[in-house]
Amino acid sequence: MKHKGHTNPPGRQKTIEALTQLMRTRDFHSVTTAEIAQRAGVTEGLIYKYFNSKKDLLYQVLDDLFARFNETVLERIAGTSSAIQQLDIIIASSIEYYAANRVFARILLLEVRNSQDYFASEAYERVKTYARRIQDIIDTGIANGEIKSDIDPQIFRNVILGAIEHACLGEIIFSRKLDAQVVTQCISTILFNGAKA
Amino acid sequence: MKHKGHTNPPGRQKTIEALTQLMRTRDFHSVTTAEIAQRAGVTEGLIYKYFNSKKDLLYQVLDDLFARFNETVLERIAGTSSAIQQLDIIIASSIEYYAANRVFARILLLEVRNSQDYFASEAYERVKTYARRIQDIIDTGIANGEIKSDIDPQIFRNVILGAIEHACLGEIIFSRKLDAQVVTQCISTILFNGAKA
DNA sequence: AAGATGAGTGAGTAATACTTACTCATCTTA
DNA sequence: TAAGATGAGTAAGTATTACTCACTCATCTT
Repeated sequence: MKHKGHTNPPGRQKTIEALTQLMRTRDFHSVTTAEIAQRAGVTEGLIYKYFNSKKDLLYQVLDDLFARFNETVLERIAGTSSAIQQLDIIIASSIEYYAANRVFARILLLEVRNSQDYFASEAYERVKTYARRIQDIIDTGIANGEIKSDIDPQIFRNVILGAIEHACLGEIIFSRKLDAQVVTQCISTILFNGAKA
Repeated sequence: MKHKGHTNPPGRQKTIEALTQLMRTRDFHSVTTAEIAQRAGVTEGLIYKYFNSKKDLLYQVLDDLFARFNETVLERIAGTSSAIQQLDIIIASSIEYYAANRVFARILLLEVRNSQDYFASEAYERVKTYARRIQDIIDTGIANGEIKSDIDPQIFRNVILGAIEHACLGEIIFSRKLDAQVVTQCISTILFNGAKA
């Protein structure tokens, strides 16, 4: 019988934990279901009681990790009312979070986007909600005159997210140290004040 | 016997063409080697004479496509000497090229980065050379006073590339129409003049 | 006591990336 | 011109791996 999702038995939790651990040093494709099961201390069959596929497991891992990320960011912007200050906090928080949680960053930026089923997953719904929230901040900023009115809010949101991602990408891929403060400062300057002298 | 790479027989070319065709509607993982062989009109065995693995085939497809992209961009910046104008052309060319060649965009942005061996491939070497060239332009721009001197050239390069990528990502993933001119204009404004009012 | 529900098992199977031993044709060179 | 090397292409494998299915065992419900 298939699992319905309204409980969280140890086998499910251990499986999620196992994949997360294995992906600290390996990419998703190279990790086998047999390894996941062994590391989790369960049988392969059980994995498929809780997850529809190996990919579905990955998406649920991301869902967990993104939920925590989202919470962290929301807490940090709660105090401020200025749109630009809020965006600044989002940039800083994202980079710090990527630097501290490499598995999260790799899954989100490198491992899921190649497959269409990701975009039908709950994890992606969460990401979309997060992105919408950023756009709301931009809308507010334009409305109250903080941000130029001729800028398209959706494109600006994508530029912010893309800038953050790509600025960390090399460090994430090659497991290099990432100086969050320097990168944050530089991105903020470019995006808000422009690079032109 | 293994192929050495100094010839380009029909079987090799047809294989590359077949994967390119198949990826117009499908993601890499869902395309099987059997399908590639069938579409190319060769046997599976032959594929492994010319390519070390299915992934290696993908990287060589990307190498071909990126070579053409690179040429297009270089031709278009050849006439101008201003750094900012050159960067502007790079932004516009990239977006136009992604819009017109979706398979190229999907491979480069979504399909290769999840695997470490990509970063040892010739395709990645090409991408690196291209990225270095962009950084050279930024260096020049800082040297002649066009670009703010307190901006880190490498981070600025990543911000430009990330902004371009993410601004097109939704359209690439969901095969939506992409208005290159509007997106280009908006990105340029943000990156060079800043979003702050 | 009977039955339902849900966690967990373990032995499968089908698919698929990759291998290997081979043929056939063309070119080289002694 | 015979001998041999080289390279394109084949066909029938194999090993791996994601996924399935029929089952047990324990706990809860009525």
